[in-house]
Amino acid sequence: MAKTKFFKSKDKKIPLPVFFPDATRGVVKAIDTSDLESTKTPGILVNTYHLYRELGDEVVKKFGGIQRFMNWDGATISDSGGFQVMSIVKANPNSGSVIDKGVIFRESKKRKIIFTPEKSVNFQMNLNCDMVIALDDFTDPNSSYDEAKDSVERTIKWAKRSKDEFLKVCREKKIDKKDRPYILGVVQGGKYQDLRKYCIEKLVEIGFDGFGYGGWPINKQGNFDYETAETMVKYSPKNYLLYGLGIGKPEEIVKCVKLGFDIFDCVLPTRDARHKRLYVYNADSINDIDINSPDFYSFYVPDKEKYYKDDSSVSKACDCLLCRKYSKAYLAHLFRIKDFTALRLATIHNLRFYSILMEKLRRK
RNA sequence: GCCAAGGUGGCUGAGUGGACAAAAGCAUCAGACUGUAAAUCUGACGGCCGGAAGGCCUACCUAGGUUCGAAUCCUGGCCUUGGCA
Repeated sequence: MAKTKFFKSKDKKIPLPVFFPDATRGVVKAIDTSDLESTKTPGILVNTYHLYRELGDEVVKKFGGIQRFMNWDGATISDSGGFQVMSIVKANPNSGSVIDKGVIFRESKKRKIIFTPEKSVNFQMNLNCDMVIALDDFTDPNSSYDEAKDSVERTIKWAKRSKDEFLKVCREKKIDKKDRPYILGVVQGGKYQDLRKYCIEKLVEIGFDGFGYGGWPINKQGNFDYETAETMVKYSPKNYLLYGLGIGKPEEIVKCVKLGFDIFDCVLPTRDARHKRLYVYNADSINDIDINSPDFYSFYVPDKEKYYKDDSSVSKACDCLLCRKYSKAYLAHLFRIKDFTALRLATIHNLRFYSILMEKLRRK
């Protein structure tokens, strides 16, 4: 029986699955929200840690949340800052540390930020997004079993504190049950499937609206860890939203949707766009796209000598601003002269690629 | 015509007797990028052989010369730019 899940965003119901690009600092890099709308992107992910540092509570409160601040009509999810535990603290021990109380980000010798689960939830509630994510302790992909177990235990404790804080804020703000944002628990445990299962069970006891596939989904060989994705689906309650945090490549999203995942975010389409890698369907029209074929897309790198004079469009199976209006030659030129417009057009294109992908996945 | 400066790898441009197949930047080519410390990073970039260490060949306008050894010093030629006539 097909699931009839949707993503509730204020008064809207967005059909699943969805892909939300990352607007980490309150902007999808290189484009504004009008551009974003034009890509038919239904929502975005903003980041609690970065916005806490760089924007601050006061401004967020004044605007009543990030959505109004950005003047964005679509859905929003706020990430907890859990990823920064890995990307900043664990990648460079001088930049901070993880303790039971929370994460210490050492900004400089004089200044440090202590990020607790409570603080993360609190700030997220002020960001006023459609989904709050509990702060988690990222399992390092190279962790031993014991290290992974520690991160799972801490993730569970933090999840409980996050949930408690969430309920507390909801009570204080008198947010009606049906108007509450979703709260997502994050499942850690690395490659150890029994730890994943254990983590899920403990998080279910606490109670969430959905689970995030946390950690690094890529193994040492560079292959996607579908085994963990399957474990997530297998042990999660059926009514839970399943969110592939930071996932992923188009083919990975296709497979995860088939397994049962509903929500995705990833920097790949936007970062790749800025790094001159465009996603192009191997098809002559949007209708002809076959996402079940093994090579349904390829990469187009615009900044190549062979394209300097190419008057064709980047993709026939795309209706984005770039593909409708401009040639390969023009885009190559914009990249060569380092004009910002190149990044904008490429980002718009890649986001439309992803939104088409999700449209195709919804249809099946 | 005279005076001055100069001609270096696709381009800009260091190097002024051996550590030079020649810095650096650009361009080009290849690779990476997965809850964004990323409009970023890595590698190749005269030819041939080798997996590599390394080896061989051809190279700093051109023709000679000095020297054990020259992109670097000397002489002639060609060319470029600036100043003066």
